[in-house]
Amino acid sequence: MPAVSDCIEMLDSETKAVETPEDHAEELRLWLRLLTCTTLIEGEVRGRLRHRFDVTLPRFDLMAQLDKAPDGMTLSDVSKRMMVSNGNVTGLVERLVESGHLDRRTSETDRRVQVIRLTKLGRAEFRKMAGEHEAWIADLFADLTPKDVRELMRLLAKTKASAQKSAARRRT
Amino acid sequence: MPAVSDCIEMLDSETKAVETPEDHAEELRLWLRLLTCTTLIEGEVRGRLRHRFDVTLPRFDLMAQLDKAPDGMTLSDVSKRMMVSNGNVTGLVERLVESGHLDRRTSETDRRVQVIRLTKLGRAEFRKMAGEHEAWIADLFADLTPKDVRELMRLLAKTKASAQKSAARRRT
DNA sequence: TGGAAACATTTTAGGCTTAAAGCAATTCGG
DNA sequence: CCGAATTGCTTTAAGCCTAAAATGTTTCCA
Repeated sequence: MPAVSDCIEMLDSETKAVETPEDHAEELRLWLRLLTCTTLIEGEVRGRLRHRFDVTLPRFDLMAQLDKAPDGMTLSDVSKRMMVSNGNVTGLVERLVESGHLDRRTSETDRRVQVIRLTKLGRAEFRKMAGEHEAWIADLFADLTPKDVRELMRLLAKTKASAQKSAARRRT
Repeated sequence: MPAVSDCIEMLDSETKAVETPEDHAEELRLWLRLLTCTTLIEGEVRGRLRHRFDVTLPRFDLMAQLDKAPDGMTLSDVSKRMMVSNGNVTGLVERLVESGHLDRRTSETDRRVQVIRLTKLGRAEFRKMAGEHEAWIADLFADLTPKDVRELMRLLAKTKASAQKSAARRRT
């Protein structure tokens, strides 16, 4: 609650609330901290993937999506899951097909649709990377207690829901 | 704690711990959720900046750093603060000088150093954007209570410290 | 004082990313 | 059935981003 001295400035001569630019510095600080954490961890993971396996993070992410879908995915699916643009996926897939990690074929039932899968090579390489990747993440979060982890999960779920609601509000 | 039946598998014949790939699925899920939240909010802010002010997020971020430093910053300072590469800043600054938002000059005392500042135009435009930006962030986090915000700040601070420690460990 | 090391920045090469426009295939409503 | 919207994907233009090498400057110290 604002101090009385501050409140006074927020009331006009007839004691009604005045249009005051509200203070949202706390939310702003929270956003910057969230961004810092993500950037820090993402950069660390990116570097380790490059040094250890000579692979980029986007390629790894795409392979991770496909590893969970043995029957393959369409490019649209991938695009939604990874929250990146369609065109981005096109190029990423192109390079991964080129390097032999992905198999791409046109759907038999809908000729607009491209279905992509991990090749044997792609799956083998991904599994190798995924094991170390999980250990890196565990190490990066090592100082958090199981309770911290649960609590963060809960609060981030709430954050995600809030942001999605806000985004939907704007789109109307 | 693992169930007894699981523990049995983790002990060898002489009752010593066996090398077992530990389960860090929870940390992995936490990392993915953290990334999702950030990507979601970042994308929303990026789109709003573009539609409302026709400015990119990296340009806005750079101007935000400079707004806090009336005496200017060196490119290295900016690079560290924004957690991006040096070369990235060079190009970003180039475009912002070109558009008249930034002023760049070589330091008098050290000819290696470039000092950049917001121009009058740059500062005016930034202030205009910053006001709306703060409101967007407040709206995106609107469903979090003040207590949620405090708790998230605390846990993210702990996360950041943990990740920095892990990164430092690796660099040794 | 004369290099060697450290530092600040730029350049380079390659890849990532987006928004928007374009193209083909499918679906839907009259 | 047929045209209009929708869908899935690719292309385009521009900008972002990184790692590593290159360039010029300063500092350190033997």
